[in-house]
Amino acid sequence: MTTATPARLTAKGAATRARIVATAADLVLARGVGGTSLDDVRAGTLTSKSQLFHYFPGGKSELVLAIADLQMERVLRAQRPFLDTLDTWAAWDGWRDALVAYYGSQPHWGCPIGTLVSELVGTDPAAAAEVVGHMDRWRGLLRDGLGRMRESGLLRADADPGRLALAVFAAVQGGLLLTQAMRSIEPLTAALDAALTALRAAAPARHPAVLR
Amino acid sequence: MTTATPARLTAKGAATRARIVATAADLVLARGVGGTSLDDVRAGTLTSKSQLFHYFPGGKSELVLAIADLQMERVLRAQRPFLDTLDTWAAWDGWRDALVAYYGSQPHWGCPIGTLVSELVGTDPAAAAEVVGHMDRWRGLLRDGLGRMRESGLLRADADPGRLALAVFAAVQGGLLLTQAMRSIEPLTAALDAALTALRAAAPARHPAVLR
DNA sequence: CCAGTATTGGACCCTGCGGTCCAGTAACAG
DNA sequence: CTGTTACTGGACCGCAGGGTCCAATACTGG
Repeated sequence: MTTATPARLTAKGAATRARIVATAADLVLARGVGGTSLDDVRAGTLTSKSQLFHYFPGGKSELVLAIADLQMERVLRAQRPFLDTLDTWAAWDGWRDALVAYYGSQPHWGCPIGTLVSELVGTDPAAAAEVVGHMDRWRGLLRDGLGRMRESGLLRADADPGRLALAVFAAVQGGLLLTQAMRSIEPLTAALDAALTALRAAAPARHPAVLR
Repeated sequence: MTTATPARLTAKGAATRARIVATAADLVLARGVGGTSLDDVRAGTLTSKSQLFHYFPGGKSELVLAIADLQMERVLRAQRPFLDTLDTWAAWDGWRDALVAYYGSQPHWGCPIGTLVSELVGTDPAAAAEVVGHMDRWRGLLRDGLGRMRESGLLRADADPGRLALAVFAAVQGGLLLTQAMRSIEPLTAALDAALTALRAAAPARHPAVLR
């Protein structure tokens, strides 16, 4: 549903399309959807208006959706391989570091995914719903890891993986929001460390050694 | 700097101005800055274009700033009296409940303050900076409470109030972001509970009783 | 009552921007 | 070689929306 552009694409066309999405992503991620005009995109990609609508017949909405897809792919990739195997505390630590390393290396501070959704909610609810779906996928991976940890005894039986994942995910999003606002990576690291501390508090007592 | 409207206001004028801000706040908080036109505000307040610019010579920017001021005042008020006396665990619990109660009772899900800043960052950096200043004030109150708790021994001497406050604040903002996206209060409660769990992990060991 | 100022209403302007159209060019299939 | 389809350039359109102006009306202080 996200790539229903023209029926057939030649190699050249695909390249142009990719170039548009990549450049547009940089612009939108830095300046927001409302702060980026199609003319900006046109200028940044050395293309013409007709090409934009050739590759994205749905107009700006479709382009924004493609950007969201791309960005989500990037973010998930940056968290691998840890993201799929959050079964141990070591994996969570690695995941934390990967996330910090990724966002610390980004030119534009902050998390355009969370930012994007908050902007779209009041503007383009359909697109917002799609992006929320992506975020649910992300959050689901955290929850799955926590579920497996409960199975294996690394979390207490009364721990609620869904709720814990929600809290960790909120910490990530909030940390990124503040990272963007304050132009510093520290909010993200502080939020992540606190979230992981909270996770460890859901580990069984009597076995502090297992926390490392 | 935030209320440099006309020099003198009659009672009637002040009332009109207040009505404009209040109604505009509802619109902007629900639909975002970009999703709210001055014409929407005009229609919603039964006023005219000239009145908008009479009371907010700076145009939309100034209006948005006034809205941010109002909303920040509301949010801070909802957290009192706990917010100023976060010296005990009981106060933190009360604070948490007050926050949940406030946002749970709002018609529009989510936290327009964090949302606002993320939208403004790419559109109106000056306004964004002002709102960030407000958020710093808020965060500062959390930090101050934690500082006093460290003084009084409720937190370990090696705890970092600034960093902990940052983490809690990030949890609040992230929880609210997800609350808006998912149309549920649960992300906020989960994030807050985890944040408070992390705080308690910074309490001195050997005295678990003091946690209650 | 009178000047002066605050408060309104609403017509108007103009830029920016999303979106359309068409005509010209390149590339592929047969 | 030729028809067809993808690709590209750019002029153009319509309108939404921020912002200006002016003239009419209320209100205030003296």
